[in-house]
Amino acid sequence: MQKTSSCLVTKLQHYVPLSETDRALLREIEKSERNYQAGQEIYQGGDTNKELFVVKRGWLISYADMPDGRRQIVKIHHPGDIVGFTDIALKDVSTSLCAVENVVLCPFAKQAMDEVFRTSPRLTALLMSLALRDQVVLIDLLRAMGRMSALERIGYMLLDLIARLRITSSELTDRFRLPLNQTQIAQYLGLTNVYISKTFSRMEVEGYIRRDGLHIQILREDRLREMTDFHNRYDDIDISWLPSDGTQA
Amino acid sequence: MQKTSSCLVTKLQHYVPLSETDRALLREIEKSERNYQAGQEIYQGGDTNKELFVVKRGWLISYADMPDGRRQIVKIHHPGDIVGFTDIALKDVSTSLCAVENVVLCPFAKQAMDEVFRTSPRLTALLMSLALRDQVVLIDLLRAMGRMSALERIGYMLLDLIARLRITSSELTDRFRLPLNQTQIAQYLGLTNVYISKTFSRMEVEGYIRRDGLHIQILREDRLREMTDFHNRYDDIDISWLPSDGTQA
DNA sequence: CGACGTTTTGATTTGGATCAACGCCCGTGG
DNA sequence: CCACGGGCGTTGATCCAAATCAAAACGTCG
Repeated sequence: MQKTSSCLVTKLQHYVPLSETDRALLREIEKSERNYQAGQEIYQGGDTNKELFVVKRGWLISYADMPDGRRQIVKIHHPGDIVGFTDIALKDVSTSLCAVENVVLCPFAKQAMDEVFRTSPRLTALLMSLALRDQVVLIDLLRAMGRMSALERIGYMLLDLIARLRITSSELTDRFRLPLNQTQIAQYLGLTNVYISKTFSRMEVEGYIRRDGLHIQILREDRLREMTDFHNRYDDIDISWLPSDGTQA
Repeated sequence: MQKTSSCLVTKLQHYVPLSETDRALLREIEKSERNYQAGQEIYQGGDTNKELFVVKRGWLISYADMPDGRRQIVKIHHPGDIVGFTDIALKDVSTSLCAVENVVLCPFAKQAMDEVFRTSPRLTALLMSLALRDQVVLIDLLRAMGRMSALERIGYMLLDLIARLRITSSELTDRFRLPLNQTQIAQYLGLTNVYISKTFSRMEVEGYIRRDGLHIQILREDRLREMTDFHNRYDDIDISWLPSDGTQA
């Protein structure tokens, strides 16, 4: 039985209906829960790779550090995300994972993924599509880092986050909670915390956004989309090539 | 019959032996060849996504442009690479593809990939592993762009390129041909052509590299590895989870 | 030889980094 | 109830790595 409906299932069904068999597989994966506190490091780059996680509640970040401490955050994880899929083909994980706030994760062994691979080609293909889609998102981020100004980068990040959040909560309009501090935002966008502060202020003055504690309201979304040439990669993925499923949803 | 041995097969067999069935599937994919001239654009971001390519000969680049012309090169393709796998789940391709020199490609329809998915779980899993590995490489590049100085970025690029080239040509030591011009290198590393020129000169003066026409020799590879905290993602991928194959190679 | 693409070199500018101080909020403990 | 201390965000002064601008020096290929 499912206590609260799973965000993973919600997220996947946003793209394609799932059969009862598939939902059962996912329930199995989300069976056990574990809590982590804000700021806690869950694993470190270089650790041997044995578990994956489904995010049940809270935000997390994955990052890669340089030996001298410079840090690049490479992914921001939300509820419903699968963490660690990228590293599935690696002996050791390539990034570290840290809870931004108090979080609930469902850990499961790499082997459990084998079960999915063996029994549901359709679910396999869907997960694979999403992994590849993640890669496209990473390419967008790369373009932002390589070619955009600080203001554009922040704008890009806000658009990306809100597009992702809208998938699971359809009531979300132009305001959302951003539990990252400015140092973390800087580590994500390749800037410094000081410059994030200055640019945020400027964006407020110029009417792009409004801030209120942890909340961000995007005022000129169209203008920001245009400035950053933003493409929403979350809305439409092509599932026409998915193997059809015997059972019906 | 195979005229020259396929670099795709060579590359894949670097990781795991392939059965005759799998090799037949790949031969099918590499059946037809098409030539493109240096500088020719093969497809553009936004085009509908219908073909994939195996690179037979020559280097290519994939890039994402901003509307005002700023360009970010996101991937450098070598012989043996599959181009377009990333976009397989997208209706439209997200990047443009351009031949850096005269190239030979083997185009094949997305549908041909379906055939692979249906008939060889092992080959499917291998291709998927490599796609995920690509994502890890992209994360490394992101870290370089976000947190490294110009000299470190160039060093990182050279290490990455040589590591990749060593997979297919084992006789390769510390010298290789780099057919990219400085403008392209700049577009790859998020810098300008002028600064690439200056930094290259400096690296030569300081004894990191030697240049000779299109050839680059890496003189202080260990030092560069250390500076950039370089990890070779091409040498070891974990194939222990691959489904076993009935037939033997 | 001329022409075009590329690299180089130098002068100048600038976006963002660095450094340092200050203020705010909140939790904790006396 | 207030003092404190630590984590964050803000603000201003200064600095610097890389961008920009512009011109010259290369090829190399007709």
